[in-house]
Amino acid sequence: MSRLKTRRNTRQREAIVDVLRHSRSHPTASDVYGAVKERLPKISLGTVYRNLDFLTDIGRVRKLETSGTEARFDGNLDAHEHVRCVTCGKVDDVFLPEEPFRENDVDSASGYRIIGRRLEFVGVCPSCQRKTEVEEKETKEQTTR
Amino acid sequence: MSRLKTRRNTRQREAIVDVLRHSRSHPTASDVYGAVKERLPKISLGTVYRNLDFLTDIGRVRKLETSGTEARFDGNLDAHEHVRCVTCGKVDDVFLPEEPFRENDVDSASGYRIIGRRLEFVGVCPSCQRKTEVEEKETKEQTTR
DNA sequence: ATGGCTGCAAACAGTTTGCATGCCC
DNA sequence: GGGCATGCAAACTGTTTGCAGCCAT
Repeated sequence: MSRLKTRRNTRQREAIVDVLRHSRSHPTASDVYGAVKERLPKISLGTVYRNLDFLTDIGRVRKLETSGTEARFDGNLDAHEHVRCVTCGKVDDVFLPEEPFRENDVDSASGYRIIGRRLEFVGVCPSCQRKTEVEEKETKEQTTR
Repeated sequence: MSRLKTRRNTRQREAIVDVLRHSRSHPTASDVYGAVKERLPKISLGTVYRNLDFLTDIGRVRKLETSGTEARFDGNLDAHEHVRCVTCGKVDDVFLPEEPFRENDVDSASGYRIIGRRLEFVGVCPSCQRKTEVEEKETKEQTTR
């Protein structure tokens, strides 16, 4: 008979879960690595990746495969969406008033068995908006000068 | 005075646009490379990347990206969504009956200036469903044996 | 004590980039 | 002819993996 793999609670794994749970910033794997390293200086990046994978598999964290290059992780499992700043890459939470659509709205002609969806908004965060304004002002001043 | 860069119509660029326009399969950069290479055997992968970038910038093609996977490109600009097979990576078109939500549904508390959204469904394509069924059947037979 | 997990480092895949040359406008 | 675009190859980034030793159960 096949037996489930027994999973262990290593200090590394616990530390990673802890970092994720107390973070609001949707850290990347290397952000997590940096944070955990303060507690466990010998931890390796490989271990971080392996655990983030594992935790995603068992549904303990959400992996946000955003449009950027690096994947980001979220310890908050409550239903919510994300906005990503095109300029600086920052990711924030977004709460929609209601579920925008159901998965079975997806035209069944495709024949796919739908198991989920990825939704992400793209925009410019407040701080990058300010920077752009300043730059535009400067450019204008130069042309009029 | 700043002048717009004059853009050129090189044979490479035209060939790439052409491949994208006649493809229904949402090719990856290296798919495009392979296809264009039949016409222009000396084209380099770097050129393909540079042009796909450029074409995305000017809005001539859509780039479908998910972190961790290869980006795919779509020459069809009509409003539609995509399903991606978790098993084989294939991407197909999905046509929703109506626009699922408006961008200003996004809670304005975030302060972001929203400029777009990315939506992608995730599932198992028909051919991978069949493969899974076969595997499960085999496993079952083994246990009962 | 057993075998899942770790640290380390090397390997990988996809993509980007520097440079000399080519060719479109 | 000027300068954007190309071909080539090397470099980079994020992620994965093989292996020997470690440690939670």
